[in-house]
Amino acid sequence: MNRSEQKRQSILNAAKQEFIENGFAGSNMNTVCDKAEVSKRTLYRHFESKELLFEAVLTIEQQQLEALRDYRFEPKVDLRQQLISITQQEAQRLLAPHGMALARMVVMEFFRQPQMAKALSERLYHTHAVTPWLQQAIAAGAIKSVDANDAAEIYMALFNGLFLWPQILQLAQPMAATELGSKIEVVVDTFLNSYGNCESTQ
Amino acid sequence: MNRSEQKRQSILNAAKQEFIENGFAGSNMNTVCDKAEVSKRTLYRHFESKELLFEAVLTIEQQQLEALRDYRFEPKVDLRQQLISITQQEAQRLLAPHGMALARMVVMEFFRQPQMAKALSERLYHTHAVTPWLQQAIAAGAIKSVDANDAAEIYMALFNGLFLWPQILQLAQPMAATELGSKIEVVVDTFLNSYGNCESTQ
DNA sequence: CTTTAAGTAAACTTGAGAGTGTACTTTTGG
DNA sequence: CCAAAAGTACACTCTCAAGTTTACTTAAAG
Repeated sequence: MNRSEQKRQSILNAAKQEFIENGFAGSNMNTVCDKAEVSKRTLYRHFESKELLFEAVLTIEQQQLEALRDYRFEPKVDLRQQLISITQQEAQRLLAPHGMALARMVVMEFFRQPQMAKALSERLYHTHAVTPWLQQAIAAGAIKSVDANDAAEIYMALFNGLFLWPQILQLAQPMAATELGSKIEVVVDTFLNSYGNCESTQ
Repeated sequence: MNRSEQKRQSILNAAKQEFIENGFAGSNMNTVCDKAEVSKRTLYRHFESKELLFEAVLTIEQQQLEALRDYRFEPKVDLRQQLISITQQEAQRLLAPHGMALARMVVMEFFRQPQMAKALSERLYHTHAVTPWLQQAIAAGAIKSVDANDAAEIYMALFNGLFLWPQILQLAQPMAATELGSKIEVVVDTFLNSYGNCESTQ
């Protein structure tokens, strides 16, 4: 079953590109076929509908992202440094080649078909990957003893408010490296000013 | 020209309702005609296309909102109380009958036609109505002397992260009054912990 | 009272694009 | 080798909704 699998991959790649460029509604199945060098009938044998193809693309993307996010609290490392490092990684993920385009695509689908994209997108961009780290930090006494989910909500509000939304909505220019660095510090320091325990690191 | 104006209003009302319920793409011009009790030809005499009708609806909405937001810093009133009051007003605006639906509609349009909705939405939800207030508060020494726009960005990140996005994306249930109150305090306190001058109000 | 701008109803055109049917060829596993 | 599973080409159907045409009626200003 080798050729079949190749075709399937080819379709998924073409579809990903097409969806990123044009969103769900704007994407054209004929174009996907052409890009994938596959006949329409073949595409529809692998994926029964545009909807299912889209879900398949998102699912794969989600799994790839998931594998990269596993933050562990290190009691011996400076708290602020750890959170800066996490924030840097998250920011890089977002600013990576297709990171923002993908994020935009996913958010769009919320508006189109909430029930469909919901589970996927929650995991993609709304699972608070920092939550486990925060739980450990709270247990270790490095972060004030609040609910880790509440703290994560604040951290994500700051992060998304400075990195995700301005870029997704294209209200802001692509960020320069120095600007990125200073915004990361703002996010981390604003968060730690309210939730950090005793370490004034400003 | 009285009947004509009545028809126009009727069309705008029907369109607003339709757009709120179904978004731009999902809205049907025939349905708008029916709701407005107007013939299709009449609708198209008033608004040359769906696009122009949509813009007209948004423009009117924007003008109505604009009139309500004019926050002034009062040196004699407690800083935290002022910011809580502002935050309450903004939250109420968002949670008002059609506030969220409208916000969703506007955000959607960013994805469809950035250049069109950009100016409108910036003013609707991304003009930082708090910026003038912050400028005055900084001048009065109540807020640390940072750039008012930077501070506004943080405040809005917190506000939108807790109120706008979870609701728009329908990740959260509609909020209970007590929850609303405590979230308002979280926003304000997190902000003031980093930007307030000397008034520890926790 | 009549002209003209506005409104009505309903059938119609149009375009786009998702998905299918059909007749054919290629791959591949037993 | 040879069935059957997979792929190809492409013309076709179906649907949906934006916008138009047509033949007509109504409102109102000079």
